[in-house]
Amino acid sequence: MGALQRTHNCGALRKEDAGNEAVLMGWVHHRRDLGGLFFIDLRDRHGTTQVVFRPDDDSELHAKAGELGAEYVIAVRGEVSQRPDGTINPDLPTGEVELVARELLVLNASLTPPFVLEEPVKASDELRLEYRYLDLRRPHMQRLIEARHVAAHATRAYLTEQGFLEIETPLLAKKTPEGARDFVVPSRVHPGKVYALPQSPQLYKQILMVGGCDRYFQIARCLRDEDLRSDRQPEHTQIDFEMSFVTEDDVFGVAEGLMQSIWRAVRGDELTIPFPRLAYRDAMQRYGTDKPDVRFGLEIVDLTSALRESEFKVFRSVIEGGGVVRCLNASGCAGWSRKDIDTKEALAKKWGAKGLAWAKVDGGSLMGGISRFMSEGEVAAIIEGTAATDGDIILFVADKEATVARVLGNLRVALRDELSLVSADEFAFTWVTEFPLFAWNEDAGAWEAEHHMFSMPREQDLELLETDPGKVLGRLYDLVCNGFELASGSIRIHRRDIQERVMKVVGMSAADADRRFGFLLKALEYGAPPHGGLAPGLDRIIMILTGEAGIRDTIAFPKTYSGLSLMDGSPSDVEQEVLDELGIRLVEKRVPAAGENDD
RNA sequence: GGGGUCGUAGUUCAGUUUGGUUAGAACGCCGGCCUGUCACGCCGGAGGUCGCGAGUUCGAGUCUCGUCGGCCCCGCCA
Repeated sequence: MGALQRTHNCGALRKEDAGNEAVLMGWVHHRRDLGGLFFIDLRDRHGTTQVVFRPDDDSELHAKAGELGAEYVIAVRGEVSQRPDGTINPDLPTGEVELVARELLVLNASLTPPFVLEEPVKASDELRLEYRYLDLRRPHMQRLIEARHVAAHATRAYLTEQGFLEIETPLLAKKTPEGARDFVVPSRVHPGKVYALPQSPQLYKQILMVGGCDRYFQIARCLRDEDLRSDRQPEHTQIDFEMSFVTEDDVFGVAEGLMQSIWRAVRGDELTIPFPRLAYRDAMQRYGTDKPDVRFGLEIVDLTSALRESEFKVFRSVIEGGGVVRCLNASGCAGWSRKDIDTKEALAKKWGAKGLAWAKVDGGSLMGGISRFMSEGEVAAIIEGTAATDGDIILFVADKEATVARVLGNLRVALRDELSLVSADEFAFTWVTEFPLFAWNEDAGAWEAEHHMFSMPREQDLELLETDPGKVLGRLYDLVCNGFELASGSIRIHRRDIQERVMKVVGMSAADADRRFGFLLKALEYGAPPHGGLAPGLDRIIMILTGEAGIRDTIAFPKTYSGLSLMDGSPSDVEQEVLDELGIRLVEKRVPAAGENDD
């Protein structure tokens, strides 16, 4: 960098600095060559400052500036000068001043960038990921990176203040074949054996509690070898914390304070705490999902008992078959055309409904659609139940309860977007509690843990473990915000006998349990304290905080949908010597011949 | 594992429906002019294996099959 030493960053200079000398270093963002005057917008992660080269001051320097290309890294020594009247740029924090160049040093040239670093960026995701180092220079990306840092810092500060210890748990962990697929790491020293990269620090943090490390946290990478989505990456980061001698209220209190700290640090917003709580069964009934967006109403209304005797055969037969009839009141949408309604019905069918019944509200009664099948008493019940008024349209779905919930839940969110019912600056947190501990897996013909098998059943449900597992509610909770699951946690099982009973429900033999989780079961026998915790997803928190559509850009180096890293080309081929050392032999995947069943 | 969609200049796209002369635009890049611009402006120019491979056809960016890659959805994600 020659004899030059940076005095300010590119977002720092103000008119108070006028008259002083300054040295700036950064990237050539834009050039404007007016023939005589030559302007450069010099950019670093703090901002942009205009540098001006004047031929009258130094013609040699002016000529040298003309050689600069986009994204050259340069150092400029010059005089901070207030801009002449009428040339102030009000859109730039540094817009009242410019740096009049006296000395220019090219620290490194740059090839012409493959895409223009502009906002909003026009380049494809593919190109941006291949040249991630260029993409990261964009102010938008810098804001996301900074937001992530600020959130992480606020997390450490808050949890430390609350008496938590930051403890790292292993990345090379025991493979416990449950849940998602593991990323597997072969052991060289122990041929044929593998480590697994952790899907979460779950077991280690429980054992930390047994180890007396009350109040642990970790900003932990979690790895899952499953297919990707716009909000799913093979590695994601959780703010994982666990506490001993606590109940749900203690965990909630810490989490609420944590969210408050993060929102305050990143956005300057003050979240209202405590967050409201909603039982799982109520969430499913009223919102059709266990991660409801409660920023708006449009709640699902159950009409099953009111329509039990309905003349409308579809409803009556569904109810007789044990199903339910529920509806949404699309307020003010009675103006929908037949085509509008058909569009909604097509959506409903896509989500599994057999149809979408409707009726418009007019003159205090129901009109059109299925209204002619409704008795006076039923009309009154529908209007009262939905609090409908003239100009509304009621949308009904009749089916098995799970189907109705899914369809109306999805429809509710679709209407939110179509009718612009929410604003981006609004954050509605909700605790969803009292989840069932087990779900019946139709295909496997077995009970499965709804969340994971280390969550404590409610005490009053313990006796149902062997008799009616489907009725057992767990001390499980999710933190939901704006329709996203932001965190998931539970009060854990701290007694071996209960843990073994739960494992038995999900079909795990004593021998299996011992082979996979013996170390945990053993630990539980040595004075494991009652404990519980939560794991908020950092990527999703940043996504919501910044209004991003997915988590990908909240991560500095993300993977594509197919799990590739386009910048460095991983995953990549492996040398034969490496395989030999690990005792691994690759086999060609067998390609089935034409007409042959691939099985 | 299944489905949808896209792939054309350095980039973002149009052109593909209905195969047919020399594949266009904008931005970027290069050259020229320009002393107050900040998406500078004006003039000119270069730049293409139409992802890749087969096939159909007198003829393929356009049709067919395969393949690779991006995005999105279902399954999956305790």
